[in-house]
Amino acid sequence: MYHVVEERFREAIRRFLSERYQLDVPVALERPPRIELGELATPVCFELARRLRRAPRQIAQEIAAEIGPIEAVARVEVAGGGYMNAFLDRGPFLSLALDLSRRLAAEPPAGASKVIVEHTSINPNKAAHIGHLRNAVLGDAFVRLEHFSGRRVQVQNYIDNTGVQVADVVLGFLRLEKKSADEVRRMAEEPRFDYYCWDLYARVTQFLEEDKQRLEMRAATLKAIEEGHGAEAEMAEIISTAILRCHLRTMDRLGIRYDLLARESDILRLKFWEAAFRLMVDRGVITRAESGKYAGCWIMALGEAPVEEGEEAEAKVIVRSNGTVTYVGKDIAYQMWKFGLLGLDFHYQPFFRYADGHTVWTTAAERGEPDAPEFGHAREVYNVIDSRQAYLQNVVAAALRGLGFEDAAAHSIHFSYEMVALTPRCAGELGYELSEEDAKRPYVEVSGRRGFGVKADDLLDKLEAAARAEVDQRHPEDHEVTRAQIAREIAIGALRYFLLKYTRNTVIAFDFHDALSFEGETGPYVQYAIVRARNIFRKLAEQDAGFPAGRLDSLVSAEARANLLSGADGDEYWQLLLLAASLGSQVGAAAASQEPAFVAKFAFQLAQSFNNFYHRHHILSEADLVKKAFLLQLTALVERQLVAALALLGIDSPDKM
RNA sequence: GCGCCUGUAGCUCAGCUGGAUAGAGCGCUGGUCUCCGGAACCAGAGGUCGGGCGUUCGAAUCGCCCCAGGCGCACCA
Repeated sequence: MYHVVEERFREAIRRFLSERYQLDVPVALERPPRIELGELATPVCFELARRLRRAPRQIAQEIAAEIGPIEAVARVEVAGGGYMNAFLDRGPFLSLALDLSRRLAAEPPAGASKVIVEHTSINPNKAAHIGHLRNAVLGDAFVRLEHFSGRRVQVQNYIDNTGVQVADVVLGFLRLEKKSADEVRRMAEEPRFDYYCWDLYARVTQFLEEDKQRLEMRAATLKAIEEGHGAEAEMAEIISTAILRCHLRTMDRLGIRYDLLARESDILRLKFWEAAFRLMVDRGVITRAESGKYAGCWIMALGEAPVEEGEEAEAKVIVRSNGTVTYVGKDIAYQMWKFGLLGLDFHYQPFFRYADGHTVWTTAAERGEPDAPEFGHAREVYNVIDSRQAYLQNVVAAALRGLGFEDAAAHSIHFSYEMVALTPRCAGELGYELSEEDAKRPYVEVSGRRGFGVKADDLLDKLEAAARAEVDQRHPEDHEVTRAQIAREIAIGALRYFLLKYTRNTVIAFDFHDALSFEGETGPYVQYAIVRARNIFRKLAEQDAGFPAGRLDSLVSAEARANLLSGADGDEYWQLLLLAASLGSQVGAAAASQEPAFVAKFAFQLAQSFNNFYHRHHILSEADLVKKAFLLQLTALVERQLVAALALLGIDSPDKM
């Protein structure tokens, strides 16, 4: 609601400046520091002062006096050295805000452009850890933001089922464990198979480091998997699919779902790479190096040609001298497919059905389901990948540009974020021995390869147990199933909020103490504010069944509303209302900058304001019926906005906790 | 060596395209509660916004130079 008025004010000033002074300057808007200064402010007169060679305050006075009425704006005043502050019509603002808050987010319009968001994409060879959770939670929140903003979104999870990481675990089963494919198949049915592989993967890493000769075993395993033959390929398929199911289960605990699982093996089988390769050769994007350190490789030139003789140009190897394709090469082909630029498509089969009926599809190399949805053909692609891969993402975009797909390159967006590390203290609690040097650092990097990190399911279990203990204490009378459900919602609220409150380019130094906290700036704090608001309405219904809680609007006349908003506590109500009504602009900013943390921040601030309001006004004992209804209106508005904000973060709002 | 990112209160972090006395959580100190649930509320202490120069009417925010950290720069992914 706030952003609507914001635009009106901006437009009115812009038009006035253009008509009166024939000037076209951008009108910056901001929030005044104190409510006595109004709700909207612009420092534009400082800019005008330079152009018109007059004092800013004088210009501001002129504009304020002559600009005339603006809808929803009660008056414009001059303040400070030349600020123009707008004061809104409070009463009408409330009715509009209430109306808007009751409207549900619309389905995307028919012609809405399609957005693909790729996230999670965990190597299917071990359990998911805390770093993977940040990726999935950020990606999922962004998907929700896009959906809320009226975009058609498709969520993809890339499955690297033919890469070295899977190869390492295959090697572990074959060489270290001496298992057959059938034995692995049986083991893969165990629920904690991903945990088993987590440890095995770390053992294999050590095994390979002990003797560099053993790296040849890995190369041979990888080759067999890529070509799809032998016990290696069979095992890779069993392992990667089983672990993928573990990952889907883990993410489902958090309410994170996918539309398509894009498997690397299918990209290979369907020869996506060959098509991309031909195109890149034809258009000169990659060339074969005949000499130098890249002799025999197909390389893509990056940056400028070398200045001095004998200096190698900056380049990225796309095809190795032994003929195998690098990861980036495959990624280029995949990215082209996402935009529908490859001229090839996968087959599709249903892979898994969630409890609510939603189906995740998987790519397939052969037979597909004829009535599968359409995948790919995106207008815009967001790849949620940590910032360490920025270089490779740039290579992919550069390849698209080189191929002449300027538009696709411009809409290939690296949704980048920093890693989750562990505080040295946390690493110690987990029983890892740190070097003296590491112990002094602010954080230490997790490493799946070394089996060093916090597993996602362990963390979720811990959070649920902690939440459960609190719930048991508060609601011993409730049924076991109810308590478990509430504890789950709180645990997820705490975890998702914790991962989303930091802006993307902040390294999260993970610590159990902070992550397990339910107080202060946390998800449960916001959930609790909602519970309080709902309790008021529940209690109201119990105490006074005749109270027309469903028709509050009819109890508070426009005049009463205006009086209450300008009366003794008017500013206080007004600030709460204003904040609640700014959900839309906050979400807009979050979506535009791909920063879900803005929504988290907003939710917390609103919850904080509401808790303060709750503390100061005892609504149910309010004797003045009109005022009571008005306070209930405010409460209902805040509750709806908080629920909406949390929903965008993927957090549920319990009725009690 | 080259590139990208970061440096704001004791700790962890916000601070949008430069704007009015720099904010929050945690921790610390003190207070609130015959209450719609204290997973709460209020108050206080605590900051040369890493340093310097510059641009500007105005700089935590923009530019340059230092200092200190992190991450990239594989015929790994």
